[in-house]
Amino acid sequence: MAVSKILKPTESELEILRVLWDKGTATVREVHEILSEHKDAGYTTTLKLMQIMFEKGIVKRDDSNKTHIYRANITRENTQQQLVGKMIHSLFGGSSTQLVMQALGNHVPNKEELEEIQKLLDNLKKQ
Amino acid sequence: MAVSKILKPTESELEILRVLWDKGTATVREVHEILSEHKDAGYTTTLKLMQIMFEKGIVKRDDSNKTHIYRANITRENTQQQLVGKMIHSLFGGSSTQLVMQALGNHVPNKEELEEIQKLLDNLKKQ
DNA sequence: CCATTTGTACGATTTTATTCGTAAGCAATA
DNA sequence: TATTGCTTACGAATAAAATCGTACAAATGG
Repeated sequence: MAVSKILKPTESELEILRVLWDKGTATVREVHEILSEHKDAGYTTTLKLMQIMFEKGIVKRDDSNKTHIYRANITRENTQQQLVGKMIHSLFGGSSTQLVMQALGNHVPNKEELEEIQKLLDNLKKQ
Repeated sequence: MAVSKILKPTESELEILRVLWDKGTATVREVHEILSEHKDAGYTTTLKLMQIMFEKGIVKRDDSNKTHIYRANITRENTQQQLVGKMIHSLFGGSSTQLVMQALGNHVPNKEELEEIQKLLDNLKKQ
């Protein structure tokens, strides 16, 4: 089995991935439309980025038609896990608890969210 | 009052900051010794990085002696808050709860940690 | 007092990421 | 059919980050 190298998306690549994760599939134009609401870079910039991501294997594409259709080739969950893990290590001395405290202390969750966290916590306690 | 621009440390700068946060103060040599346990870059690379960080205002230094003594000029807490906030936004669609779930689900905390989190959670619930 | 070590300064190079300009193909349509 | 618009491809410019080599000053110690 081929060893899949760890693919750490750059900042810009992450922006594109977010769109792909949300929409499932998208063309360069669709991604670019959405990005350009908050960022200004030319169309070919987005195109080039997505081409590079394709070369890296971060995204797949269907190029059977003139307008190619892209989709993410790494999952949101995996990427989250990897980046969160990295942050825990590099910024919280390996303590996920510290990160949790920081995240919770910072932005106060609403009632439903608290319930959800409580449920998870209960599960963890049982083990 | 001078507006303090947001200082987002780079990856390498973060590594150096970690050492400074841990030790309080350190010379370039000390920082470099520690970094070189896990990374290999020359001494002057570390020096240059720390000089750049000084120019940016990320670190302070006492240069009254030949061997300069550095210390962080941004707090760990602030940096954590900023980077966690950014991650919540860019990777968890603004939901800190999602981040918490991810962090908790990933690495299982021990009993003491669970208690600590529970305590914080209880406090949040009361409000 | 001279050689060696240890330090800073700093320009230059290398590497990586981002941005853009231009060419060329294809399809719709005036 | 000629024009216009939308698409990909791709080289090149620019920007940002990281690395290193070299020069030179100060301290050390034989």
